[in-house]
Amino acid sequence: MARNSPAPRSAKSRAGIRPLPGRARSENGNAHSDLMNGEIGLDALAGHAGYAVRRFQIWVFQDFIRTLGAVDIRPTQYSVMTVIGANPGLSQMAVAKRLGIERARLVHLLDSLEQRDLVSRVKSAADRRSHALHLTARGRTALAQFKRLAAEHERHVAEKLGKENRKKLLQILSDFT
Amino acid sequence: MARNSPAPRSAKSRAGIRPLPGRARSENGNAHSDLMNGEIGLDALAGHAGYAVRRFQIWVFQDFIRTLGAVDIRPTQYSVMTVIGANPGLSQMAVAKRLGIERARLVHLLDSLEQRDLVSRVKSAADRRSHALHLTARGRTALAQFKRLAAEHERHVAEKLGKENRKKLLQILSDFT
DNA sequence: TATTGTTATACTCTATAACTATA
DNA sequence: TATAGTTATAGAGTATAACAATA
Repeated sequence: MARNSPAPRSAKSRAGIRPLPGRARSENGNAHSDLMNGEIGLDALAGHAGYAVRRFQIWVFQDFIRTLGAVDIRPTQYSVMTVIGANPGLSQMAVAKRLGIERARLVHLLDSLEQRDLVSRVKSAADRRSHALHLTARGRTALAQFKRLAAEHERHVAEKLGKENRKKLLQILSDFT
Repeated sequence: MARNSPAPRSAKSRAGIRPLPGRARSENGNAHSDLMNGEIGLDALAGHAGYAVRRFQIWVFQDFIRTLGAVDIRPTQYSVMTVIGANPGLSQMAVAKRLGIERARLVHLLDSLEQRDLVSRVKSAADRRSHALHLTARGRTALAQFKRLAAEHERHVAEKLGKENRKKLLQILSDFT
């Protein structure tokens, strides 16, 4: 892809990815075109969990994409492979429902994973409408590597939030997984 | 709460918005096409803050869209109007940077808000390249209503997470706003 | 030369609808 | 009839590039 940092991985070389604004603005000396005082208030937005969560999620996904850029795997692809790896033989509907992905979209996700020989669709004998999903041999090897990189990404999250905060966050959101 | 608590008001009978799966599966008795035991493990996904955050963010945004459905305002539109309302005269670049929105995308967002007579672009005298953004009179009135509905949405979030958890979440993510 | 707003393109993601082949 | 997988479409949202007016 070249776009999203083939990067030496750690580095955080922010390839094409914009750093979060707001905080960053105070680093350079310009405040003329913004406001006289240089700070733009969020008003009611500051009290909305959804706003903070959206901004955080963008940061996390960008770090994930960057950290797994060398293997060209995005968060959704990783989640699909992980669930199939842990539950071989699942149908597409089962995976879609479990991960909250539209079944129509899962079709394309699987097309691309299948083309890369990471996942295979096996005609189910029991119900010939459905496909049993499995990782290929190559997929299993690849997933192991993806998991190592994803663990590295997770360390970035822990660095950013603090170990205890990350733990607390996972606990607070445990109902949504 | 009936799953996603669309709440009494707004009607907005979940217009097409799927309830979160996963938890829901155990309510109906079918587990044949999933797995024998009926539970699909997340494996490594369970340890990723990004996964939980993504699922949560989807829930929050769906509730926001539902709760403000009667006034047809989406989260990004609300964030733009709120920031302009609290900082009248900002340029498009300033708003885009503050909220992490691409300036190219903000153009279209403002087009639609301007067509609805909620926001106006005023040629800046100081720098004639830029526009000073303001709410219209109608926009100010409307924003007050949007804020009341958004506060109601935020109460849904508090119900879902628990008051203390919501507070802790906002605190943990305060760096990202 | 650099920046603001704009237009355009492309790709991801979400939300639907409809089709097919099975059940 | 209903369901699993598929195809198609439309609208957000993200990421870029390029252009005109202005600095």
